[in-house]
Amino acid sequence: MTEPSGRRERKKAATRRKIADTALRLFLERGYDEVGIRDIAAEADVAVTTVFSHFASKEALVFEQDSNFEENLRGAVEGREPAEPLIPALRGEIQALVRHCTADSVAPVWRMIDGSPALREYEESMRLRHAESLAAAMAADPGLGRTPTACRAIARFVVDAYSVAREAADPEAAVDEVFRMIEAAWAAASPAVSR
Amino acid sequence: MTEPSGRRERKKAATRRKIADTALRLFLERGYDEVGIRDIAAEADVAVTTVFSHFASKEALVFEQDSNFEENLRGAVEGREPAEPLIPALRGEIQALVRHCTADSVAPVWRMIDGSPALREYEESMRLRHAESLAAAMAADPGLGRTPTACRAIARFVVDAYSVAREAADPEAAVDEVFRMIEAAWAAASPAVSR
DNA sequence: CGATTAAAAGCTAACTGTTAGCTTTTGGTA
DNA sequence: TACCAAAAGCTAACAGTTAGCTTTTAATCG
Repeated sequence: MTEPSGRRERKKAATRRKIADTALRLFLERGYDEVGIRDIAAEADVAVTTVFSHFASKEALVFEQDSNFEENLRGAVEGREPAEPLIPALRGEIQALVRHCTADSVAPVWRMIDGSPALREYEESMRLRHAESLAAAMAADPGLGRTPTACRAIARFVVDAYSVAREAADPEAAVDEVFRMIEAAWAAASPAVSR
Repeated sequence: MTEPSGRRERKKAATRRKIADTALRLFLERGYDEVGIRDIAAEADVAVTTVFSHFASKEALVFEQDSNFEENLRGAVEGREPAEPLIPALRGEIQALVRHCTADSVAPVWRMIDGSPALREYEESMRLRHAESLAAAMAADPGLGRTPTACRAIARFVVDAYSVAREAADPEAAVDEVFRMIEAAWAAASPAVSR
């Protein structure tokens, strides 16, 4: 009931990392579709059920290392200076996330994701959950003065910016371009503008 | 090699409809997750492989009757009067689609969809394909004068409007609200505004 | 220390959507 | 009539995922 001294948690984390690392290595070596869960379990020397006790699905293994999108976006809303405007804060965060996922060091992973319909679909569905979480954070800030519907819309637009930018020739320029549009949409959602 | 007299096509269509009808009935009776493909095949008196030769997946059985979202949106872009502005045309189309799916006659189906994570995920992923198709139609219209990135962003925003409206208390009002934002975003994407 | 507890990992066996490979039926055509 | 190709069927399997139960092991307590 008291504080665990940590060995258990360390071992658990080690198992988790071993599984994720093994999976990613195999995926990159042979291709996502060519590697089965049973292959991963065997190579990581764990049982299949252990894989699923750490990861909810095969796809989740790939996005394990994904810097946490959701928390960063929430943080950009909740942790900003009193007078700091919302949209530029979100733009900065999306810009950082786009830069992070276009870095050379993770390029092979993203090439793999782009090459697999299952992974693309999983990612979009994940981003949608992130958008809902972002919308909730925005709706919880009374200083913004927008309707819940407007918050949900803008939250989706922000996630769209990420997706559109990722497949654009110049991702960072695309983020700026889409955010000029989002800025205008946000202004139009102001109560003062609605009549 | 010449014109088939039609019996074959009629029989094929009949099989398809029988499968879709049986599936929908079972889903509504017992719940989506409680009905397996093997159940549907048995009840429709066809082989499992026949089900999959007509429908790509279990989820696709549910969206069979969905009025074709994709074509309607493309049509709103391609088939409008020379001087008719784009965004209001799209708003009208989305308005019609939202009205259609909130009608009482299809309410149980949408309640089922909303109750199943698998179906919600499938729908969003389907809408995303629709958005890509819409973006292509927009990008193909030289009169619009917007970048491909802006077209992709607006296409996603339009599909977002549909999704946000569907879960709003007053769906039709939500469509109008989100489209005021989209109108502003579209204006901000005009080359004249970019500097 | 030794006994105990609960988390973590393991094993087996299944279930479910989906597909491959091959055979049979059947509508349309020469 | 004979033939072709589309449609449907059958069997068996594969892959992701889960349920149920047992074994191991880190942490706690008498």
